[in-house]
Amino acid sequence: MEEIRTRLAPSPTGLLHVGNARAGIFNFLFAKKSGGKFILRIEDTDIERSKPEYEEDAKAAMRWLGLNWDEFYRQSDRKEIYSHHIKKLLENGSAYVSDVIRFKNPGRIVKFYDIIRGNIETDTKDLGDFVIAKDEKTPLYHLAAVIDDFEMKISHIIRGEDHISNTPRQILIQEALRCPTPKYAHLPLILGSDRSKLSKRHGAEALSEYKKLGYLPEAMFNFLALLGWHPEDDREIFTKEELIEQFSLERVQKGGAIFDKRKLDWISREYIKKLDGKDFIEKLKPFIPEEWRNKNLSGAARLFQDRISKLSDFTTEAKFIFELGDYDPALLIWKNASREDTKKRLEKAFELIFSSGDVVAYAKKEGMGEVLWPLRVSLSGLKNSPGPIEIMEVLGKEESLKRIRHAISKL
RNA sequence: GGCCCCAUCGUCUAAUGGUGAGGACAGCGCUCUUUCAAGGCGUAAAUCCGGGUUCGAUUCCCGGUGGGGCCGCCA
Repeated sequence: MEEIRTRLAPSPTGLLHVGNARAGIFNFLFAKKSGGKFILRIEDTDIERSKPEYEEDAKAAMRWLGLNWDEFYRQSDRKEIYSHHIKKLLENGSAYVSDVIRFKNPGRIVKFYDIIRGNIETDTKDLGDFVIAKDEKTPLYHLAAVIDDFEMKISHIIRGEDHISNTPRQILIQEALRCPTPKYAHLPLILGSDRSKLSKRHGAEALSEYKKLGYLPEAMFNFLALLGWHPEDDREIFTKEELIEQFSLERVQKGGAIFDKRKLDWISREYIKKLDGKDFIEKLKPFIPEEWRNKNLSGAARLFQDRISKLSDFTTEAKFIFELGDYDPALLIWKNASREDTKKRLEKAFELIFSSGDVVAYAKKEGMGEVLWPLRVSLSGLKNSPGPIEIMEVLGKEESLKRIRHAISKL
């Protein structure tokens, strides 16, 4: 049986975006499911627009996601190969030179079978004699892609729906070159909230932005795999291995899918919650100021592990643990309580904490909100935060008393 | 405009001739509760329209409508 070989072929003219990443994931899953090979090919035939830093970004993004490629190619390294095929096309009359090199279009109806969509038929007549190379050494996209897919023995081309209309052209070239036609599967597009193809104007489209925001790669992988594909059961959380096992092109959706950040956040939270405590702290480190590391990081981490959607949230949400911000004294007052009562209660709480007494028992007697609200605010300086007892455990007695004293002085 | 693709809750989707059209996210409500979050329970919410085919259409066919993609010496 023929080996399954798939590829992701980004052009290094911009940061790798989520559409590329999702296509990469599907190619990867499909290949790995059948023990095949997944190939990364950089399509940099456009030397004007291609930049090495974008190639680096693509590789970094792929590594981050865990999309390990088995083989790597770069089109600019393969000039002789293309040149050989261009000559062949010129010799057998399939192409001709007229300033540039054009493909002699036979203008037939081209049919192909798409694994996701079924039969697709196009009349190539109106495509005309399209340009396939600038000169004998400089192939353009369609030609280079066809030659590479052939040379690299790509068995399945799994790519975005935006390539459907390119396929007939490429099949024509394959025929002229006497190359077999690979199997095709055109994926639905990833859409922005207005249902048009996801792009810069929809906000974050580069994969690196999600890394920067502190989404876990496993969560991103999981989320993207579910965009346009669905397993046989109703599960939503999968490891990479489980996805490899479950994946099939037959279960890929035909319609475009909107990239829903809220669902991403939910999946991300699920992954963060499952993290081992120590691991969570390690992952947090790149997102926090240096000074936080030696303070109450592990306690703060415990407090926020199930309260954040992405690692960068910790930086803003847990900030008060490390430095108490300024706040309005009025915030200390619970509902209809008076300033004086609030002050008295905080003083009492201070004494109890100082002497290791039971604040909760006092709160139960005096009124939970009456005691715990001002206490919590004096510790966090915030309208919303974790509970005061939890915060004190993290802050320690000394710092807690200091903050309560400060609150009292504000009243 | 030409060619092509697509169409189930707001969103991601399940169900490929027979279901009360299922799940998840988001929403809302209740619960918990000092606030927030998390958790538990519950609730609302969809087959684009019109014709066929059939005993029976979300499902098959045709036509509309709507949305999207591609129309470069970019990929």
